[in-house]
Amino acid sequence: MPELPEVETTTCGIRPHIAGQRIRKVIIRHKQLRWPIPSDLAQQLERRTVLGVTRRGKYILLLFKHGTAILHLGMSGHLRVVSAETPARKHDHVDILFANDCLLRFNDPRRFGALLWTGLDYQQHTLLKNLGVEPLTTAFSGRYLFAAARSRKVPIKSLVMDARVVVGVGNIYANEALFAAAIHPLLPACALTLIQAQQLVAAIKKILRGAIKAGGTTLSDFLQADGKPGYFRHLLVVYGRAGQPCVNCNNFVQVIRLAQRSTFFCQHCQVNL
DNA sequence: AATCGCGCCTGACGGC
DNA sequence: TGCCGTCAGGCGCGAT
Repeated sequence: MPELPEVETTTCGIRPHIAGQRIRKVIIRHKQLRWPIPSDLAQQLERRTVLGVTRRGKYILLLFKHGTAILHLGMSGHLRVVSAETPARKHDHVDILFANDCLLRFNDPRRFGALLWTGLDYQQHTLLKNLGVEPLTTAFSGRYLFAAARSRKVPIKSLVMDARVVVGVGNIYANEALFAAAIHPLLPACALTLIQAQQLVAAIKKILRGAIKAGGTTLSDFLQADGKPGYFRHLLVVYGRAGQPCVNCNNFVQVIRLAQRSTFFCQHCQVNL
């Protein structure tokens, strides 16, 4: 999916168009996403006003007086704001039409995304209540990561991709951050030193901020709310570069499989195993 | 409690 | 040209 920078880019991109706007109509063309879209969703949303648009981890939240719509982009989803008369294309599963003639359109070819509703405090929702800290807050510190890692034997890459520890770090940015911090992805989490934890946290923050600034990373499907791709792809230094020279030392970038995910690193620069 | 691997989907690509 | 296997930004779930 879209990792945190793509979700943040989308959240900020749609907010000015829909916050404070009243929903006129909800069209659901394909309700079978990762979970079925609740049958009463259109009824919950129509004639209601969006009070705010926010994000928790990779979940986009549309806030209403009487509840919250919870949207996840999955692996291949994107949200766009288009004009009301724009014809629907393939994989345009949901349209939310606003009184100001803005159309919020959810497209997701692989349908790993989700659109759910909760009438309660969204923070208590099953999908959100066990999420870890936000990576761009002061709560995500070297000491925090060090403490979370001490009791864990999983590779450090798996730990930083564990949403119960820190949200939003997906495969691309985990690879990039570990390279930037010169830490081998297979290093057991419990072997991480405090200094390394501090370096890794700093690298994650720097990379996520840089990716948000660039509008995210587009490999194939992701688009910003205005339809433009993200440009961070050009700034990736290890992800997808197997066999190419390391930007640091010119040795070849390696690729291995770790937890079914492609894992890129430089054997020379990330030696601390 | 922690860890592992599966599967939900479509589509792009490479080898034969 | 087409068929087949593999891979792709995520993540909850059941088995161990």
